[in-house]
Amino acid sequence: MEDAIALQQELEPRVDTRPSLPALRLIGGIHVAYAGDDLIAAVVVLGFPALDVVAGATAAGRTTFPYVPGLLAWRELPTVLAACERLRSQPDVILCDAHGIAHPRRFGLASHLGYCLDVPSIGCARRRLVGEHEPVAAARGSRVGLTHAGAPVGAVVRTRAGVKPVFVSPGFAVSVSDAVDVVLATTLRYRMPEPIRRAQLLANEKKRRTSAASSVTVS
DNA sequence: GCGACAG
DNA sequence: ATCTTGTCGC
Repeated sequence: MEDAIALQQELEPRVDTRPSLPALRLIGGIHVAYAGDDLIAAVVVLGFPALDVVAGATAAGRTTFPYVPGLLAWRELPTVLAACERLRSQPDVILCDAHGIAHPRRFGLASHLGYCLDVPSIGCARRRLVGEHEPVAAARGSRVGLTHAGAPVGAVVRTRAGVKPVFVSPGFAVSVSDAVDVVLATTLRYRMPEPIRRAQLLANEKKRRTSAASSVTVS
């Protein structure tokens, strides 16, 4: 585990934040579902701005690392990458159900994923890991900066009026403002961005079909 | 010593 | 993340 932390610290300097994103055509989303020590990673690709699912893939894996705040990548990344390898299409940007640089060492799961795929990535988490921020106004689209150790690391964004805000941060090769723009552009009637939501649905679907198939084999 | 702590 | 029924609301 000490090694894991050391590796993240080495990767940190390689995070670059390009000023703007290329024209968005395809947006990816990932999610990981658990069934005890078994995990199912799902990745989907949606067309933009239609937000229709154009591709999807899943991969099954087994936990080989415990859940430690700040080291989520060591637990989920291998299976997520396996799912991505089964994907045909290449998204212009990928959204993660986790943090990007809003992380103790500025390299959360979203950063690891974008770095490994060499695809711009964005972290969009439901809860805070690190950082401080002012209150966010209730209207959809409101956002306040998230800072950590004196550095801007993301934004707290209201994706639905009156609903708890989400924590958005650059994963890899994206700016904070572009990250916020992408999250808001893919979020209309739910709190989480559509790519992440669809990935979650796919992961849960796969988990159910898998457990159902195994129980049929047993009986 | 007492909290905080992505999924 | 996951364990879990009903229930309030659009």
